[in-house]
Amino acid sequence: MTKLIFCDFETNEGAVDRQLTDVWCLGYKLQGAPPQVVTDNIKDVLQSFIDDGYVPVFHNAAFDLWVAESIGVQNIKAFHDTMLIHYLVAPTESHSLASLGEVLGYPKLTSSSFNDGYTEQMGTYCKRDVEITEAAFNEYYKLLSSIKPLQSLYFSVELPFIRCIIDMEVRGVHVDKERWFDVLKGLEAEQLELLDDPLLKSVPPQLGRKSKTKRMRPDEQVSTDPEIGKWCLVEHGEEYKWAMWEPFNPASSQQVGNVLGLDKSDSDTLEECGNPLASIILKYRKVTKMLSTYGESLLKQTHADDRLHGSYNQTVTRTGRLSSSKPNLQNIPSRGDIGGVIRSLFIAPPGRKLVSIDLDQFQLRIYSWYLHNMVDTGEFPDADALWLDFNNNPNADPHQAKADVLGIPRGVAKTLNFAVLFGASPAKAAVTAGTTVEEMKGFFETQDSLFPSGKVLRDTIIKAVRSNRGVLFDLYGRRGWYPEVNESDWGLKGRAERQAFNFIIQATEATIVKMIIIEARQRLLGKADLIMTVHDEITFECDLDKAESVRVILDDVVNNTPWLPGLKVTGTATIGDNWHDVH
DNA sequence: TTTGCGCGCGCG
DNA sequence: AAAGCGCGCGCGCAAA
Repeated sequence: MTKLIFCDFETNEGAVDRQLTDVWCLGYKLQGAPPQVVTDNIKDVLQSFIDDGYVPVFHNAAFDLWVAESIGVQNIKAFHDTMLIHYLVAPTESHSLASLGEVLGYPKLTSSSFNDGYTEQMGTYCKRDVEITEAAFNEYYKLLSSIKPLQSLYFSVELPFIRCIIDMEVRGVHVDKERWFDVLKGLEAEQLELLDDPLLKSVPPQLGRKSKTKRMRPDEQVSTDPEIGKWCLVEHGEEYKWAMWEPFNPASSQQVGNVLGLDKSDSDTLEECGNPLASIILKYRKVTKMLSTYGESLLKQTHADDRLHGSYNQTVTRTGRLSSSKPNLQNIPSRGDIGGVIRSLFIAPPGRKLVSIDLDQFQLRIYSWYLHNMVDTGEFPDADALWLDFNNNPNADPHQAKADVLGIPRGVAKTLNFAVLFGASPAKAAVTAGTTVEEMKGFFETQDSLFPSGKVLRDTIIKAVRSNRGVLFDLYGRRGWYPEVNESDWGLKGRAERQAFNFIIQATEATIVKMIIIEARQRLLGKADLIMTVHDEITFECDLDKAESVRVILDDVVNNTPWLPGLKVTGTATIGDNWHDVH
């Protein structure tokens, strides 16, 4: 029987940004014993338990395990994570310790922030947290163990992956601050230029925020003439409110919609409306997004080591993918000229190189695998077409292949392929691909007649999830929960069906990518540091002289490992000085 | 001034 | 007949 010790650290708040300055206390609890809290010799206390064979149980080990090892605790070979366990058994619920506490009979204590050293109250909190951790482990580990594939997913993928997360968060990614400032300057100039556009400046003033508390001063006057600075009484639902005329703000989606006479003001709508003002606004939006979200904000979040240390969240998505936050390093611009410029600011420091690999068409490969394995290829021979292409043709290009068969441009075929994975309508696909809806309807029909197995697979999955009360499993036992597939409301039902179908593909993708990252990191320990991943892309950083051997190993891990029988996984590892160059 | 939400948009 | 999967963040807006 494994001896368990339930643990929780209280630290300075900055620790979430990987700047551990103070560890206030360690709360711990042995099974059948009351919770304890220690403030002195924390490292030695925990180390003695580890040396004694105790296995620590954390809630969010990516943090607490890192704290433990940062203060010098060694030889933590095995550990558990109740947050991860709860994520696997109840993926759609909240996994915070507080919510688990509520469910398990430990109501919330009144909150306060701990950032000024140890207090009695902190100790009380900490002890309570380890009690909840134990209760959660007792409750959910049993459940996990009763579902064998899920248990195996936990032990062989999710738990080991924590090491990868700690590496990426602690290492972070180096950025070129100097050049970043130059890029910012350029963007600012562009923004000013756009604001100076005569067409934009000719837009009349718009009504600003509405207030019901506004009282008129004697020297003010109500005016319905759009004159900047004048107040106006406007209808607001059932009542009237005061509003002031303000200069047109192209950053306000509401104002843009009003000015252009559109219900929505997203880029598709603006492009379609054909108004020259709309194209100025689109340019303004683009440069503003780059400036605020990816310019100033990212620069501000760069640490003293000139690196961005984002968080990778393992218990957020419904599909088993990671999410990234503070900052989100998974939505850094990459497309177009400006995308290339931004990504080129993510660099290898002097004497180092980036080595990165992208998995080719991974979701389509998994889709083809499901077609091959779940559809009767005797009855529907087309079910093997995509799969055979991927397995026999090293340079398979499924978008071009579909384009050739349907006699359409590659871009349109690409949209069609994504429409299959996501369940898009012809109308939506038409907007994306820039065709008419009628044309796209025709393409859908041709596609369905040439590749009928697609619908067969979809129907098989939907039928299974319906009869299983909305629960489904991907290849590795990850649970998806979409009870709305049995709703009568066609909107809810339709969405749930699309989500459920996409789940088996995206979840399988996510798990295999995690396995690849675990293996690659393991093979490259001491040679290269895992620094980033963006869903189907893995990036390491290493010393200059090791780059070529790192590239060879990374390439080998991806291309020459039988990740899933019948699934051909490919990618090309690339060496470069910045994130733009390695793609 | 702070908080919460919807919109729009960046990525795979 | 109608239907885009999975995320996080900055902004505008309105209420607290």
